[in-house]
Amino acid sequence: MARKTGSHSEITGPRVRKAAARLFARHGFAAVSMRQIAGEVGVQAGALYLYTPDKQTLLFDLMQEHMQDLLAAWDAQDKGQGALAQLEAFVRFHIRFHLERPDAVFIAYMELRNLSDGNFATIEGLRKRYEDALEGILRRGQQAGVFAVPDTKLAAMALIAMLTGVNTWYREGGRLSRGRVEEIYWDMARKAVAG
Amino acid sequence: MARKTGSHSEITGPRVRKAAARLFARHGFAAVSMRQIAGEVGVQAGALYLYTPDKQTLLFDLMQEHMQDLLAAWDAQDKGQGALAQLEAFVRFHIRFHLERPDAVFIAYMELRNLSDGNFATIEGLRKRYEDALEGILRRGQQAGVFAVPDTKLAAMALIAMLTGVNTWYREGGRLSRGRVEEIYWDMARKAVAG
DNA sequence: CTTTGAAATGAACGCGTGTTCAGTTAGACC
DNA sequence: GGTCTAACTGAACACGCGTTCATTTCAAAG
Repeated sequence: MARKTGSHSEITGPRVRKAAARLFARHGFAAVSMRQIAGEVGVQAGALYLYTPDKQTLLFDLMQEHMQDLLAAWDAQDKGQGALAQLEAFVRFHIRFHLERPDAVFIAYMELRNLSDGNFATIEGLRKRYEDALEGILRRGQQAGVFAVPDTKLAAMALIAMLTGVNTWYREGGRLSRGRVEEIYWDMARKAVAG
Repeated sequence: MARKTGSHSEITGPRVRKAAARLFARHGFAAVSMRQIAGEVGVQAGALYLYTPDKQTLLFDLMQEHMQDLLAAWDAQDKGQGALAQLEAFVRFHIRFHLERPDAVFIAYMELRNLSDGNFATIEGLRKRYEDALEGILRRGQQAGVFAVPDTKLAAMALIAMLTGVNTWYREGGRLSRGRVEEIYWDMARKAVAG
């Protein structure tokens, strides 16, 4: 069996990444075998090596793609004017973006220790750029007298941890809609840094 | 070699748990082998089975011990009177307790997916009791008009995520002392739920 | 000094791992 | 319709895994 209609590699490649993401998120990188991923895709394990040089790179590519998507989406986001409006934009954006891709988020936060040193540094660099975006908002708001935070770096870390925490408990079709969750978290975030 | 002086099992047992905790936190449960743990202790792999029936139970025992320590320590904590004082007690207690045992915290948060169904339910039950403790404080404060949170359950989850996040960036001997970190987070937590 | 038994060894078990590669298949092109 | 080659198979490789167990060691008890 090979090449049924159109190029297969353009179909199988994404399917491999999707299956790997699902399984890594569910069971953890180390607990998932290449044979399991191949099984999910409907292919033999050897075929995976047409789409990734090795298992470690497969993980790294998933994480890098996620972080780059995150930064690109934030760059493209309407942010409004003034520190308060920008903080609101960040809070709502963060929750929305992260709730839309729970698997990728889970992997990006949990599997850092399974990266080689060089790959780890790359991912951490991307993460830092995102944290810096929030810290910039807080710092400018602080200087403008809109916020009152003793330490903008800590405040940024605290807010991101709080917002990302939504992913640990939110379930589709649960008690609260995404919009309502956004409202409630924005209320808390705004007050937490308020002057 | 056996029984050099005094009972060895009273020494080796804790050493096994400590080594397992260190390695599980560092590399993840699935990525650590029984032979690695044994190597850390200075013993052959087979000897580990004098102290645990299997690898899964070793993980579960570490997590259960951690959660029970957490609940017992909170029960024993001086909490003061009034919702505001109790929230402050919770915030400071949570940060202090979690910063003192980063390995156990990491394991308890990251390795839930490696537990069997029954063991998972047990740990989740303990975790819920802790979350309920905070939610109770928030609910009573809300009723007393001290706090203004739209949803006490969400507020509890948000605060816990924010506080636990300290463990991801705090490093001993860094820019800020533990006491200063407590101050800053208490400031944000207080304002986040303020009326 | 002998006996006892807890503590630990070390070899073995069957099995799954990531990865490689010669060989097979079948759609697309001339 | 014959050729080409991307896509995939399936077997093999060396190795590490969790776990078991007969055997050995040696401090303590009698």
